[in-house]
Amino acid sequence: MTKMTIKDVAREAGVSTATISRVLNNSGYVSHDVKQQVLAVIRKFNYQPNAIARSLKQEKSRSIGIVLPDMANPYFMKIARTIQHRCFQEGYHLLFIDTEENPEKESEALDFLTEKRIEALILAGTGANRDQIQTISDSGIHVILFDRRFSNLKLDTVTEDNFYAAKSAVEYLLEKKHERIGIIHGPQTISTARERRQGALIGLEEAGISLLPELMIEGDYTRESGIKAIQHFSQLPDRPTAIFSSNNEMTFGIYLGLQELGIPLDSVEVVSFGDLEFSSLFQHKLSVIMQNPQELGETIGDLLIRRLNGDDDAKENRILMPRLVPSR
Amino acid sequence: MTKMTIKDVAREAGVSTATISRVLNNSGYVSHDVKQQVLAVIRKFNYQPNAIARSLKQEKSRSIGIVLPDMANPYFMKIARTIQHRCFQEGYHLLFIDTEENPEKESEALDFLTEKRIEALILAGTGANRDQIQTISDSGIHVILFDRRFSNLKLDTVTEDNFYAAKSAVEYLLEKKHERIGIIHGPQTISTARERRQGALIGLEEAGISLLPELMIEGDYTRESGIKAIQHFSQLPDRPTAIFSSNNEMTFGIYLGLQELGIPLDSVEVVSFGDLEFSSLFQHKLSVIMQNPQELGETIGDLLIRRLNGDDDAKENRILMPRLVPSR
DNA sequence: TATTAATATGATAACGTTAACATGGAGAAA
DNA sequence: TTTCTCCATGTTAACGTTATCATATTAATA
Repeated sequence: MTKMTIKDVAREAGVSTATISRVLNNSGYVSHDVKQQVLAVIRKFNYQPNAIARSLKQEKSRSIGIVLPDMANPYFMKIARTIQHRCFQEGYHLLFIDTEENPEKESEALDFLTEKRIEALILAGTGANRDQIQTISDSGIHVILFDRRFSNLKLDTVTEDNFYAAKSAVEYLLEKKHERIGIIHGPQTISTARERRQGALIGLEEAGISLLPELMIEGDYTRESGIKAIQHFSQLPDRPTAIFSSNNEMTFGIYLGLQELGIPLDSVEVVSFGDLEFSSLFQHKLSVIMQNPQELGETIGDLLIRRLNGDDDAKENRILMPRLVPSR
Repeated sequence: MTKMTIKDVAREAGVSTATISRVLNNSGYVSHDVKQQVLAVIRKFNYQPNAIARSLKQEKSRSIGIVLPDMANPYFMKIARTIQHRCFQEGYHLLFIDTEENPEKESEALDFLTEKRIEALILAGTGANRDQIQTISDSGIHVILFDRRFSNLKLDTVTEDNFYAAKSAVEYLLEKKHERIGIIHGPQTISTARERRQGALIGLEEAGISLLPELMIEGDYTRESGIKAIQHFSQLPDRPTAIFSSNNEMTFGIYLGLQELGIPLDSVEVVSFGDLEFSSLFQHKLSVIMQNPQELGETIGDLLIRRLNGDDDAKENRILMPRLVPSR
């Protein structure tokens, strides 16, 4: 059952395709009677204009690419959801691609999307493909980086202040008289992970505490790396009494590791980036740095729509502030 | 900086657009030399064919709509992620729409997507818009319902066995000698919620236990409704010793409610549908019915690709089996 | 040698819209 | 009456591809 076209509607209504188009787009002049007649035909045959043809003619795809490292990560998806609502409202649709943190896949994804002639690209990148992304921006596609950014790249970015939040986290632990603070940070290819690590280090430094190498471990944002970190810490002659963890999956790993080792979960005080969905049910001393995906999404949405509507002002660099929620 | 077209490439390479097209699609005959020459020009100018024009000409959008009630729900997104990987691999892209469980928004979304000429629709529906969905299927768009289904609709569906899982959950509690079992189920417009409720009831019935009305409460899959349910149960002269909860958010609410009321979390045994991300850290008696989003996604992906490749066999009805993970 | 088949290319007409231009009538202003 | 707008419509050429058809060259076969 092949779809009806504007020509079929025109024939049925006894007018030209131009008139149908005018009715569809509320443009130009159409007499009341003809308009009603056309609308009747459209309803009768349930005609739907072909958005692809329209896109081709208008040279506007009304589509937006969104590329992120993990589509099942609630943090990213809360951001994406907010953006999606906004875009749908404005008549745009989103093409999602999950890169699984894989730079090659990301690069392929970008090619794929530019072939689809996306009008904007919203990206939480792997950290690679710098040039490709700059080229996309130069070619006139609006690019908004979120969560993660590139230094020295003239692009709109919307991020959270990872440095400051991490620094505060460490200061919070210091205030609580912890002196041996373990740090488990993320892959240093990712800008957020770098900033968090840096914030934690500066926090210690400003307090006059020199970091011991054995107290700092690099993980890869997975549970397993959290488990490994805690195994390492537990073997030290002088264990840390507190841990700063750069992401929630690793924090989960920390607790799993403690459980495995038979160490009480509240024997160590933890501050972690990222919401742990059900953490308020935990019995132990966990503070979290609550990020704000909703606000991030709204900020991106606003900026995006502005750009799509032709705002050509200087690139913007929005930085939102996460907040620390202390353990009860 | 406007994009290069196939004509520009043809001019640069000194051949016709037809030849460029043949090179791009590896179709027809092209001599080795000309092919190399064309590829050189393509690389030199970084030419990318316009997928919109191609879609129009071929009458194939290569796009697939996916509509679900909550884009931040990890269950749905694990399914969606798996589908996305598969689609990307096959050269299709996904248009996501989040309906927020709102039937009108769903209906709009469906119109929006059919205008975009999606080749397939993957839907976890609100339960409304029956006719519209059937019409879409009749018009030749492949429709796959997942998680939730319609009865008496000839459509492909991929779901989990909610009835059986709920029944087993209740049987599990009965085995543990619970006799007063509270039930908190979801909105009865949603097929899964109906099936879960029904399964629980039959479980009780087969054990010869007559359900007391005050032990059954309808929630709306939110935390708040879990809290309300526990407030209600706690006021009963004879409190339930166990609870069957139809979804994880409500289960979370149950525990929040207990906490608020100062009742120990392990004073009641709970079986809940849906993974609670960090539940293995809980100290209390919670069993979960683990669903299998990954497998669901793969099943949908396979079916989808088969349909897109022209498999026109009878509609299928795949039902996967969740498994009960007892509390430790 | 003549015929056929395989290879290599080009010209062109779609695909379904919409924007630009053209046309014509009705009423208002000169 | 003539001229000028405002309406209301139609005609047509794009938008960037690809599929079909036509044509030309070369190689293989009879």
